Amino acid sequence: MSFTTSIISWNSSENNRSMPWKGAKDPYKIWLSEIILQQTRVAQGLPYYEKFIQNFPTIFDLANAEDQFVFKLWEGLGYYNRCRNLLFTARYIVENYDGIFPKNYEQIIELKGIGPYTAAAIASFAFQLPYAVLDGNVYRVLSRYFGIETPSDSPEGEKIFAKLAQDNLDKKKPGVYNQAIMDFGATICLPAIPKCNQCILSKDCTALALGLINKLPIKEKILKKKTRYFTWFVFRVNDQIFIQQRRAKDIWENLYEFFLVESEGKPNWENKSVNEWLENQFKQHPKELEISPVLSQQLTHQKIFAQFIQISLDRMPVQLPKANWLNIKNLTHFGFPKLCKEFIEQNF
DNA sequence: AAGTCGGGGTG
DNA sequence: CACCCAGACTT
Repeated sequence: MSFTTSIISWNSSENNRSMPWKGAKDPYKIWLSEIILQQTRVAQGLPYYEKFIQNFPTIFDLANAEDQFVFKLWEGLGYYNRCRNLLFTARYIVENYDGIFPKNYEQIIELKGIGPYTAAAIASFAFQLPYAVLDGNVYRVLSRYFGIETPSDSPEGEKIFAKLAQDNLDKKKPGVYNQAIMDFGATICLPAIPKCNQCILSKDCTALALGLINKLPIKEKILKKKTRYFTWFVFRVNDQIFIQQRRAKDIWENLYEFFLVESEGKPNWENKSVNEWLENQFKQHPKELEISPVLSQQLTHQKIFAQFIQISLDRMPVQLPKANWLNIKNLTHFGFPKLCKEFIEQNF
């Protein structure tokens, strides 16, 4: 039995993975689910999908929404440029296609936030077009079954896997096949400990025969991690709090935060030095001052150490933009990085 | 072609 | 702790 036939067979006999958008024909819902699920586990993305569909049942609702509200709904999901591109593309489709999702692959992949994987997913799920998806699951399944030792994250590997994926696509039912191979990778051909003993493809699996299961797929890129030290000053004047939006090309772009000072070494803010710093910066002493313990967060490429310093002042420092002061009760309307979000939940 | 973008699950 | 997840964009 061919690989393709086996995957289809497994799907009809053993695959019982269910997802709310599975079998959906509305390209808007398929697109939304695919953007949310980029580099994100289904279980993690699911509640966000539900929230978005509830708040934005159609692409027009999303296009008409305020940025800040959409980012608030995305808060905690990570990779925030996905959210920015989602909004941009919703508005683009409303403007240029009367809100009707384009139906051919070339137009789909042209859209912001949609790359080869997402374009193939939309084209095959929504329009039954013969484009093979290539995601982390597919790389793993193909590399093991066919014994491909070329690194899947190299330019050469990407070409080999793209051709292999397309060659094995079931052109008559591309949507069903694409869904099936990803479900297979997510439930049977698992990354660390695959369920080879209950895999109906195991007798033809090259990696299993050669003892390469725990080596494939091969990845060559090495993850570089850097450590950063953030001190967030939570300035407060009566019930007004200072916040700012992150704009630089950096982590958490477009989210909000408190006044940030980043330092090279480990931050060590004693009361005295904060007082001096405030005096130098703003010619004011704090009325009250509270320093949090040093918190940390592990990101994919960065380790963040962070400390919050709450400072009550008599008046707003003229150096800080007046428009950035916000009533405390409106803090919940803005999307914050996880560290700030947790700080807010614990302190306000 | 290489770097960068989050947060959570898993072994 | 390291690795991975329905990847895409920037330089």
